[in-house]
Amino acid sequence: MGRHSCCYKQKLRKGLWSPEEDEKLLDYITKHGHGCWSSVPKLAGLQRCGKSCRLRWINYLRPDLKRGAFSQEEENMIIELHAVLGNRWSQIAAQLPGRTDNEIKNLWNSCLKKKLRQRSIDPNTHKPLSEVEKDKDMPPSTDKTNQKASLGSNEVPAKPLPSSERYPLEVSTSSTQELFLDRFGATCHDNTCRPSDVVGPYFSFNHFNYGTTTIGLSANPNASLSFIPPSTSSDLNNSTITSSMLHSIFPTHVKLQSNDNPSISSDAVQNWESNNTNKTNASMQFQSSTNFLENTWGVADSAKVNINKDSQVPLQTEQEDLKWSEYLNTPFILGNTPENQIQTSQSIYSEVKPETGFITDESCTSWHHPPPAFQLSDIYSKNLQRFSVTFGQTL
DNA sequence: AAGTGGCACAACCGCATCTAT
DNA sequence: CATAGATGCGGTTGTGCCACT
Repeated sequence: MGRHSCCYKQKLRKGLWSPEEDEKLLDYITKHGHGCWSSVPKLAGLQRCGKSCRLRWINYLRPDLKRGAFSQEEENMIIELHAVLGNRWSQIAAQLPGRTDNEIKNLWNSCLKKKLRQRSIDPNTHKPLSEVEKDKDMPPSTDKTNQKASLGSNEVPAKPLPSSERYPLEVSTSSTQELFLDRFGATCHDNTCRPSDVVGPYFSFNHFNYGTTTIGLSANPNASLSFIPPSTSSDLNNSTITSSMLHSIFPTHVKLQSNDNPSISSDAVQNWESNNTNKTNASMQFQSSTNFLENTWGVADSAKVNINKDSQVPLQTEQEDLKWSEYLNTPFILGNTPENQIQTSQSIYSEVKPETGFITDESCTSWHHPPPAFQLSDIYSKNLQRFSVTFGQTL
């Protein structure tokens, strides 16, 4: 049951690794690399299965492991990433250099869940517990989003929840723009709002300044969303939006349509990118190819951008498949120059460490390499074309 | 001193996905 | 295309340590 076929062939050791075994494995991999894991134990002279060797290497022997206690910044990052990614430990670990998925999973189960509960936050939904309790009391709804939100505390969502099911956020009062909008287009009042389903928490956490200009978002009741371009055209110099960026912005099936060029093609995207770098009113539209409410975030594993070559023609699947990890690893970092410095807000998790800055906090040096996912938001400070996003029903 | 519970950490198990044939 | 083996991932369990009674 579950044991590798090789484990049946001979009596293999289980349980804790001895220092001698560690030494053998480390020595072998250092000299030869792991190659095929199933052959490693034999070649290294170990009475273990390949699977066990792999795990031991990844979780313990790898030289790039950080070890030691998690810093407060790391904990906060895990919490934030969990809100986005759910129990995708390997993807969370990918954002924390030197940390393993197992380590993060253990930390979450033993420590972070408890901390969130102490702060009256449901660790599964990242909503206030009172709200979760209220949802539980509600009669079953036909709305799938509500069903997901009312998961029991022991049920771990396999996929990240739509951001609208998470938590209210505090936003900075320094902006004059109304930036954080839920999918019904409600604007933020009293400095509190819900993140947008459409844009996800990365947007929700941030509004951004570009030079002297604040860039905003707007939304309408049809769940379309627009970037508000900056007022100064000089800000648009060197601004481009690439299809990769779009993938990152909209981790769901979207079709891409240029308002300027309805017959936009994959090539046209490139043309658009190059031709519109100085146009303030360049407009592109994205439309969900699946039911937005059902698939927001949930389809991220196989997210594709479908380039609509012709508005009358069914979608063509774009060749570029991006996984979440790829979104998060996309090197969009533009540096923390004053021009693109982001004003950040504090989430409710700031209770954990209120002084912890988000993304651009210079004190968070441990995030700088490789860059944290949150800096994806930098994209928007550099890509100032006006475009709108429309999420429709299944096409 | 012995028993117990909580905790952190390590490792295993079962399943899904990928890849080679 | 089907299949088997390899790999990766997430859930769960086992183990040792420590504090407390």
